[in-house]
Amino acid sequence: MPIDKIAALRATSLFSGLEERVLVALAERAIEHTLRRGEVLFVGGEDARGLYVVVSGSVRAFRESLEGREQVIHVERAGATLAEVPVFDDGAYPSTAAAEEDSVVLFLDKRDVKRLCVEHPELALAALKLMAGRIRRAAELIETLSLHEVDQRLARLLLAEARTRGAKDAGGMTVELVLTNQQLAARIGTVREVISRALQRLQQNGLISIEGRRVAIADEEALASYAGE
Amino acid sequence: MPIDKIAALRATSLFSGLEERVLVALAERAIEHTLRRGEVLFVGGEDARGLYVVVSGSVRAFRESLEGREQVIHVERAGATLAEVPVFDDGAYPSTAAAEEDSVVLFLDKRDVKRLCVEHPELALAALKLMAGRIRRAAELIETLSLHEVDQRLARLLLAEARTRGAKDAGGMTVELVLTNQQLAARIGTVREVISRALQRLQQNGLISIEGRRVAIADEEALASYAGE
DNA sequence: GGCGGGCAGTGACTTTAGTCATCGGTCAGT
DNA sequence: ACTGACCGATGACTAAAGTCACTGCCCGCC
Repeated sequence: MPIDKIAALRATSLFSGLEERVLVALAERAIEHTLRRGEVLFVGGEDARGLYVVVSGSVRAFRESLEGREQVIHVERAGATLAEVPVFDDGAYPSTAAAEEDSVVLFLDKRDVKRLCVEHPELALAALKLMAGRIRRAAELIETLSLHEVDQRLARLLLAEARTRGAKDAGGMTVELVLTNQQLAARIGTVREVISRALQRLQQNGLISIEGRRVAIADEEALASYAGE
Repeated sequence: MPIDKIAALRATSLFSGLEERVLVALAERAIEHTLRRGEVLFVGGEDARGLYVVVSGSVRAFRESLEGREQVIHVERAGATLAEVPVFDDGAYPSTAAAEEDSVVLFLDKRDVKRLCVEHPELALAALKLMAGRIRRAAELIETLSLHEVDQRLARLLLAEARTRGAKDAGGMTVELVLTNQQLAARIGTVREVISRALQRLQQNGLISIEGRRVAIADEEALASYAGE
């Protein structure tokens, strides 16, 4: 089943402001890629020819150490774009990207995108806004890695997960952790075992309670304050 | 002595592409501020009304922990701009900024800058390029904080300093450290004492040699390889 | 129904980073 | 010339994070 490229582009915050006509032309030049879970989309340092739109699934951008440890920079899901940076500075891909789950993406040539930015100021502004957001989140991550301990970093991540994916009930919030400890670790800059223990400690401190992969946050305020928010 | 605002704007990568006429109009609306070393320009979270151009001196953007520890996000010197992010997403200042030395800056209202971006696509592209660079450097910092140890991080910083400010002579490179251990620590996410010891260790490992605040790098390759570059 | 792979949990240990206290030096201001 | 502030070095210690090795569980697949 071929995907609706026009609809996919319209669903992004980057391209949604373009007129139909332009969107159609762009969609015609978009190349579809299907990715299996874990498949690598591009490797950091590799020559970048364009950006990607995530149509379905999710893709993580990360850096890897020689020992194989990963640090996730950001994760993009359906409706987001990936690798805008090299479109505007003509450099290589800044990070490696791989599918977190089976995903479909569209590739757009950077020359096309750049040209459209000149012709359509509203696209340039959308791109600026998008990149501004990336810088903010990057600054957050830098702060958290540098100034907070693992338990606090994990608390922040749990809060973020609960707020986006969680359910609010009588006794607070609940989230089903879709991420493995390994994945949690790669997001907050630590390793599997430390996550396991940090989760225990948060529970012992009465900040969360865990049942299987279900995390309950009785007092959001308390957890947020512990996390230093 | 009043500064030449037009020349200051023209010296930035952001505004240098604008025609004289536009530059003059922008300069007329620019507000000059003089900062003493250590003086705070704005505080993270504070409502942002515009961006700043560094005319002379240098300004650091950083985050601070409750215990008073600092993490520098980036440092901007003459010819650079600061706080472009809130211009494009209308949010608060993402970090706190303070003068590293006595400095002069120009303030520009974000509405003016945003309007100019719409009217002058070349300015929008310059802004996109600038922000792309910020994202790259942020990703580097995230990687280094998360995946490398203090000694390696310090090695990277020393290399960067030597490459920008250092001198190349027969036996390799030499830099005079203008930064205190405290400042070095704030850049690589650690504390004063650890820097002192890390410098010793690098010297013991034969990667650098220190005399006072003068650091000599005999073998740049070796240091870079140790740093994981 | 058994097998293998991926995942979580944990004990024991090592290494790295951070803290605290102290000392000595330099330099600007009185 | 004296004083106080800032800076670097360092010893002694604590705490945090990471490593290694092993266990048990669940689930999908032959």
